[in-house]
Amino acid sequence: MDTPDRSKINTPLSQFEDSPVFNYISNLSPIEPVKSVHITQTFNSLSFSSPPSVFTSPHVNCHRESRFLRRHNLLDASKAKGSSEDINNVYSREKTLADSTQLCHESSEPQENTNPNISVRDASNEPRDENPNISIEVPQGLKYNLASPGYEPVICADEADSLLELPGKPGSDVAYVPDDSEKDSIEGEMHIPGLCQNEEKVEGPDCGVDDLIAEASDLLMFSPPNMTEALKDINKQLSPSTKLTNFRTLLGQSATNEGQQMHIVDTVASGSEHEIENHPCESGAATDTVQRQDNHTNVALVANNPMEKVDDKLVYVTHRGIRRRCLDFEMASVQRKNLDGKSNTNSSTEKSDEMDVSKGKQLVPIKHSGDSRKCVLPGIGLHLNALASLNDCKNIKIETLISGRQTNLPSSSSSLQLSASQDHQLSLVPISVEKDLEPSENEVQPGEDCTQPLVHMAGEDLQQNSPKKKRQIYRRRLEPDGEGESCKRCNCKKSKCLKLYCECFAAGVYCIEPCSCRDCFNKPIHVDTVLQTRQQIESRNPLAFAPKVIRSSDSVPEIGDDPNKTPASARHKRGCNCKKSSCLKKYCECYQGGVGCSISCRCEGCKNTYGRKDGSVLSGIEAKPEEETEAGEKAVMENASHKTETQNTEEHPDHALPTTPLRLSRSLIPLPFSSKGKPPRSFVTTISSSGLFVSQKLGKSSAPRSQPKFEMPVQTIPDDDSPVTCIKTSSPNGKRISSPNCDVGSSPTRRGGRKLILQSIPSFPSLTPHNLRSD
DNA sequence: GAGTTTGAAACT
DNA sequence: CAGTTTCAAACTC
Repeated sequence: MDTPDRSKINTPLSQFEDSPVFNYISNLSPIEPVKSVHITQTFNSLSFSSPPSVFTSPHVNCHRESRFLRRHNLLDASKAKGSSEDINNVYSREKTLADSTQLCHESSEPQENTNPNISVRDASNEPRDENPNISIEVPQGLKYNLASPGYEPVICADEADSLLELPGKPGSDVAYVPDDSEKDSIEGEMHIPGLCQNEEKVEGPDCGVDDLIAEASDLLMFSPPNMTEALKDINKQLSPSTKLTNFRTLLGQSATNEGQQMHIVDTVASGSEHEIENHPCESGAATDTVQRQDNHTNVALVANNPMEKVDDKLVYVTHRGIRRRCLDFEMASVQRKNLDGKSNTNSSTEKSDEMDVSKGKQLVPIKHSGDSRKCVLPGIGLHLNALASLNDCKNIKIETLISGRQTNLPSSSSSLQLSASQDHQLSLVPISVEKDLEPSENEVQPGEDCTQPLVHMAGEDLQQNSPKKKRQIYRRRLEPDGEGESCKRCNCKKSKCLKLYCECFAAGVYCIEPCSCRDCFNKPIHVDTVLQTRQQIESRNPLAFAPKVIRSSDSVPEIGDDPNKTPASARHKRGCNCKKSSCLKKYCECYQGGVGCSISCRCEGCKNTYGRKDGSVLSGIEAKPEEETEAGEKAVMENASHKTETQNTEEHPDHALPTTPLRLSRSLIPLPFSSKGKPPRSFVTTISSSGLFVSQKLGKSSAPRSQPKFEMPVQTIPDDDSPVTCIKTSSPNGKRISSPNCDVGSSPTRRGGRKLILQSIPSFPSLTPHNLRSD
């Protein structure tokens, strides 16, 4: 590519020509321009054409696709502009890097997060620069993640990690088809992209080292001055290889002190995430790196949640699980669509993931490994599906990890539905998918649960045999943590696990070994069947896989509902139809979901402790004092929300439903369904939304109360401008559905978590909407 | 662990 | 859309 004549380039560059950085750039090899191009290509390659995931909710997909498209366009545009703009690109990139770095910093410091920076930058820069876009998207990623329980936000973060890997590995991009969450995550890592790009560019041994260093220095500009200086010194040195070596050394030295940024640099320097990914938990150094990465991601994505920040491990684990889910789903989809081999490419990555996961477990002693596993597997998230479940899973891990440290994890959570999720998010599914993709790797047996491996990894407990025992165990295990439900196994005998009767299927996750189902078709090997069935069901009822419990809060912001609706307010999307249980048992989906009954319920003799249909909200609390621990809390929350809602309802009986997001426009992506508390698992994946979820319930007292795995839109986060924080998708009905991910934050139980999220989210809000519109 | 109850999902 | 059947989870013993 021809390097445009600088003289021809007027503008702002002149201002910067004086800067050392600029000088350095000027001296860079001609390759520079190519870089820009490369970058573009890279993104394209990464392009995230999102294949339909097995358990993807249509809504989600739409969202995803649109986003991707947008991104592609941008990239293309940049390409089109060609070399002539290369210089500008360089400049832009420099700036972008700086910005991203800054962003990172900000992320690390939630309080500081401010959209303004990003916005400003964007404004100044023409769209042509890819980075800007990326930057812009970061917010989305955050939103997305946040929105999805688990689904998944967290997922995104992890995914981001994996994305990092891609650059260095040819073809990997194909394999890794990021789903929404992934994209988000990627976006979240935008600051890194530049580096990654470089990496790719650098493919050649030394070539690009200068650039690398240069960029690194730029990044470091935000770091301690000494670092920057050091880097510059290195530049003055001789051979590229030498530079690189020195650079690494330098980085290594500073690594100790440099948290997030360092991780970025590290990645760049090493030139292969592989290293990092492969040794996540093994060596201290490696682990550190990984964690840093994750942290970074987290920061970027989640920045809101102090807790996460606080606990690196926690974050790491969470992300991992989520990430897996999303990726797997995606992969599965990809596989289906593109039998072409991506598998090869990914194999390494996948392995890495697997390793990470397993290792991740190692990082912290996880009692609930089994749960984790499930969560991980089911993932998704649903999840952003099943986010609740995802969230649950996440929570579990988190809890475990944190145990001791912070009691307060924002247990409030997300469901991913997980889980997120998604809910779908969820983890189980992913793993299964992976297997499919890469039989060689973990595959246990074709037909078998892909999850098995996970099971082993995760835990031992899960290996129970008798269905009932399993179930009991499961319950025991999960419930205490809260929502272990997400990890439940099914026991289907006649439905072949292809109907909503099947919890796994409903949650958007594959059945796993622990399931005691018969003639199960809900396995990776039957992807096609699963997809078809799913589609069929969705065609009948688009919301079939949407979270059953919806938090009105999410929708509120978007629609502009009254702020009155508290995040806590959640309702079953369809309402229950209980006749004999008085809505006091898990037979009642409302109760099971930890939400009060609403007008939409047709129950008889409702005594739902979370809120009665008639509006006598928490009267129920009194009813069951003993359970009240959490229930009470919830109830209280509910009450509050109910009050608001009730008022509304009373005033506008007809709109009582409105409390339910469904009634409102459902913009949120339906995550995994969490209907039964358990579900949210994988759908997150689908949703990929699962974003970061905070676990929904940490500890709950009585089992039944396990609540809320339901998806509550993270969106609840009222404050920010990002009303749409959560991924919103429009349902066919145009109604809004909250994603499990979102839910996570909102769960009454975890108010704390929610708050945190709120604080941080604000930083990126504006961007998201912006992006969406652009789409 | 077997059997019953329950209500959602599916079917007509 | 309503009624019935099927199904599997929740629950009880």
